[in-house]
Amino acid sequence: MLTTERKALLMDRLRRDGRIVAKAIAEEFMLSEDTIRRDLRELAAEGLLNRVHGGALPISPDLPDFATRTRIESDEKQRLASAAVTLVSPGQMLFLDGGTTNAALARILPRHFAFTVVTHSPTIAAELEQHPTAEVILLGGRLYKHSMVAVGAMTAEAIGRLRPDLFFLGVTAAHPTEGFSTGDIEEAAIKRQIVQQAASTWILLTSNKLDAASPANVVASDQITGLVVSNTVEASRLAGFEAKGIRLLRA
Amino acid sequence: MLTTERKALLMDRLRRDGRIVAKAIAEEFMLSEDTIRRDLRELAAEGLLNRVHGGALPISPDLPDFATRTRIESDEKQRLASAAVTLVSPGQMLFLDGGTTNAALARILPRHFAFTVVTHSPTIAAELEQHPTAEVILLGGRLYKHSMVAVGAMTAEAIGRLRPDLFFLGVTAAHPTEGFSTGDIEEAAIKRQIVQQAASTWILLTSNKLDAASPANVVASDQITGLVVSNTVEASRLAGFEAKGIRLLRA
DNA sequence: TTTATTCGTGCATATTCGTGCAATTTCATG
DNA sequence: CATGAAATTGCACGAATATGCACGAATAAA
Repeated sequence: MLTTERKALLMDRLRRDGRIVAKAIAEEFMLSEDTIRRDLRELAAEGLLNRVHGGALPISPDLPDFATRTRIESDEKQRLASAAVTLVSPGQMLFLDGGTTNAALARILPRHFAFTVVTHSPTIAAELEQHPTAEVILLGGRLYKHSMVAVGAMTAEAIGRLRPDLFFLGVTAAHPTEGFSTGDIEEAAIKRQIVQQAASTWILLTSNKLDAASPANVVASDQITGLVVSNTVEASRLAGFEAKGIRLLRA
Repeated sequence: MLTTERKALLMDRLRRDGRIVAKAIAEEFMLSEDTIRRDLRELAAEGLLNRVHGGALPISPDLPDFATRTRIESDEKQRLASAAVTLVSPGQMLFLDGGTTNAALARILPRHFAFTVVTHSPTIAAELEQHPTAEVILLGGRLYKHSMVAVGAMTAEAIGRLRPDLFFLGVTAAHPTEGFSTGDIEEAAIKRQIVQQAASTWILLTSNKLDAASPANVVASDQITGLVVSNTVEASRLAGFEAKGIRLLRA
């Protein structure tokens, strides 16, 4: 049995049984416990499972979950969100992408005039439960759990019927020449479609995402209307975006 | 049983039952009380629960009066949910209506086999973020804020394409002759449509909803497959439903 | 107060872990 | 093909962890 193959089997087992007991698996595979332990250690180092005494458990139970991620780095996100709300006008249809930065934006959307918010993120929708003046349209689809947004054919179809005035796009990486990218191909496809439908697209970009690239490209730089960026970022790092005609809103 | 796994189970128990009795759990897990005590001590040190003489309680800064009241209220919901999960089989497509009782059900859905959950409630969807084996389909639409479910034409269209095996319907009132009802007409229309599409429909009915009527009728009694009801309710109050051919699952 | 649980600590035992090491296989490079 | 490097695997052994038991202290109940 190949090492990689064995690791894949371990991950299958973990998904199937919800846990792995090192000793039992070693017997079943007719290998020393050391080998299994080593595999588990390495898989844990890759963040694929949760190593515990006696075996391993799935990552989900105590992975820094969405709620935790919301708390960290909230300072910069708050500032970006505060600046971004100035882009919203009465009566507009906004489209809010998923992600913690957009969740911060959802929490501080204006309450003194009416507008429509479209989102494919149930988390964002839940944030807007208490909002007095926002009409919320939730887009359905298969939920991509990692980032908690609806994706797939159902979502795409619903997007095709909408023409949002303003789209707040969420990405995990931004690069002047490589464009904007995210972690999942399917998610990227949905984002790309929304960009095409929307009259304008803005990105709230925390500084750690600058000059990076993620696996799945969303759109090229020239598709984006503007970026909301912290004013602690040196202007030189943004010159590449300005050259592409992207507007900058410093926060 | 792995140590970490056991601790997770204890936390689950605490969430479900609102309390842990060390001796009882030790017997159930067939372990010495020492081990359970040690676990509880460590969980308490992590700030995850409140260690008390004889067991543990959730961390709730609430006033004791209010706390016990909500615990008792949610106690019934937990029991109904625990009974209802037995209705779920591998590979099924469930439809979960909105509401706090169904949210309780979502939290304890089986984690050892796969199934599909359809919901038009972003709150329910958010509850299922951490679920390892559930494929979640979110239905879109305009959000009716009071109960946080998607309603309207978009939702209706999406429902029309689905044939769920099992629908857990939420209502605010149940009456043997008047049928089942809820507060909002538009919401009732959506519920009615799901009942028509689903192969079977069950209602988790807390005792305070019995023999009452709300403004908007959802369906007549004979449209419902079964009710999940607390076993503290006298059988006489349920005779009317049984006469209509409704199955009863006592919890 | 008395009595019965429950708790915490110390200790013994068994299991599991990590590291270093050697034997073997596989890979890369010339 | 040859040869050295890298990876894989099992074993040994000391360290860390988990568990149950005993016993005196603390707590709740009567």
